[in-house]
Amino acid sequence: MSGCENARRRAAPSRPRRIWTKESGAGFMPTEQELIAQRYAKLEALRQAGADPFAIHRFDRTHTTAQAVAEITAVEAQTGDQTDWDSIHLPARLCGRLMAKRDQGKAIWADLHDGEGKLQLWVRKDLLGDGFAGFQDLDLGDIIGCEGTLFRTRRGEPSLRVESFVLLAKALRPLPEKWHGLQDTETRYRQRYVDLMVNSEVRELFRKRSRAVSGLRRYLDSQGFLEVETPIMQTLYGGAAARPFITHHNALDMDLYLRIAPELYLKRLLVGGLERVYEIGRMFRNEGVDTRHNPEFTMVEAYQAYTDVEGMMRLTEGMLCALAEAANGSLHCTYRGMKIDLTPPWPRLSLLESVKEVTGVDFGCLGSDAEAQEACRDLDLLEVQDASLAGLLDKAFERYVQPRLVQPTFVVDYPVVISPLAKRKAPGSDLTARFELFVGTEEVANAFSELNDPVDQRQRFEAQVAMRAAGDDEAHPMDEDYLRALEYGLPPAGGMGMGIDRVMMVLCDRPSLREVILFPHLRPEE
RNA sequence: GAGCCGUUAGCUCAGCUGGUAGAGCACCGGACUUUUAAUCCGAGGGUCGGGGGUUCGAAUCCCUCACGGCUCACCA
Repeated sequence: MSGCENARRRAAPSRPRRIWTKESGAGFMPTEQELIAQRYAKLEALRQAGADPFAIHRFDRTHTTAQAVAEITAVEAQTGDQTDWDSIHLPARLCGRLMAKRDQGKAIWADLHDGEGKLQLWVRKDLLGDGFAGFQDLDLGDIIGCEGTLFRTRRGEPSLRVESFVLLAKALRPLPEKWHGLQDTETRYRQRYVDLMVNSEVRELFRKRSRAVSGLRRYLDSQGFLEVETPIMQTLYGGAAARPFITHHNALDMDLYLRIAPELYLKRLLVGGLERVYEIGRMFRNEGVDTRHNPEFTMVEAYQAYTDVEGMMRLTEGMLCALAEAANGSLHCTYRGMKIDLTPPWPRLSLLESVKEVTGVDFGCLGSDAEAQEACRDLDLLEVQDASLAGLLDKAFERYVQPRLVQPTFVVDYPVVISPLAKRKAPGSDLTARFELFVGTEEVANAFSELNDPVDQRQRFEAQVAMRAAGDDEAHPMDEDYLRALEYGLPPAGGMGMGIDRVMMVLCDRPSLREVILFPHLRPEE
């Protein structure tokens, strides 16, 4: 079956349809199906002529567009102001996507885009001869390879004088408009390939993200950390307060959980003697989707033996600075109009003190949920569903303190009840040696001195199990193997986790997590 | 899960108190060998997100469903 027939079948029109031909002539205004059919017709003609683009396996280029521009500039640096391009022969073979065509009859100016940039093509009938008509038949979006000589035009545009070209892949669908590009948010996320194709700033953003993660790896490696991989499918989940996704293993006939955090596995590695480990990977949490939450997201977690939450502060500073330097080449950035300076060291702020300062409510003096509800009566926390002491504290902080945390700030002294894996500040204390990092009002990291007392840890798990029985489906399940590992001896250690997507949102000044995730989760079409 | 907003040509968008659909780009025909949002001449496309209702008449008003966006809830 030819592609052309395929396209027509998909069109499935309910009325007689016009089929494009060369003879359709003036007045032919195509619908999308007809635009596609036109291109299939061109493809079919090429196949008939023995020039099937999809039969080609490779194209050996000599230059990317960036290299071509660099070479032109280098020659000019040698020849001075009056570079005579007629007497210079700079052969080059380039390939990429045809993104613009300016037809002048016997010559065509065109723009060739590749992974690094673009180069203008000058296509002349007297140089191509019979091949010129073939170039005229190309559509925007077609992927081509070109051979010719490099030069710069009178207007100063680096260009390739094309001597021959070959179609390497036919674009069978029309591209979005050249000037406004693709704006529709939904289409941008659903068809990210089109978004990347036409919106250069989107390409740059994801390059930045890639550079940032590389920079983070380099930093952690340089600090003596070992990158490891732990199970994504787990028989028991833990390490965070969240509901998991459940999947099923057929051969073993058992349900498995997609991890909500790698924490408990990474600390098992500390028990085993790997003293500095980290993992960068995808986490899965079965919860709502909004501008700050995607069901799958990327997190880095790092664990270091023989240090504590203080050590994690220094490590976190180093990690975020490495990310920022790699992404932006700077420790300064702007997020939602806020100017942020990431230069360490960063200040600390007590959770309880900060809430007390802003709201006047001293949660440290409150003993019960009822007392907390009474104390919060004048605060704007009416819709909060979890009206427990911890829930109200959390919400009061989020609503009154967090919006003020523009510059990087370590919020410290989290209560034990919401920190089941963190070490107490001192024996018997209700506070833990923990911090959460806020930058640009966003929470981006969480860290603490790791609880290594198996007896205390068992009691904490039991408390979680009780909360679970009381209806909290985000509380930890009991993990006997983890407790067994602690019984072998976990050295005192610090551990931290940082949301890479959140960090990129801040570093790239994007209004939504979806903007920094290549394929954010969306409901299916139709 | 709730509230508000949105969905019109392939893309970007107009379309007023209801009178039967518009532009730019893209596409098609023609001219043009230094253009770069090329230009000029010509041609003129649509299930107005889907379904239902009100009306002589609906892109427009009402109901409903789908998808998206924002806010809240949930959540780190």
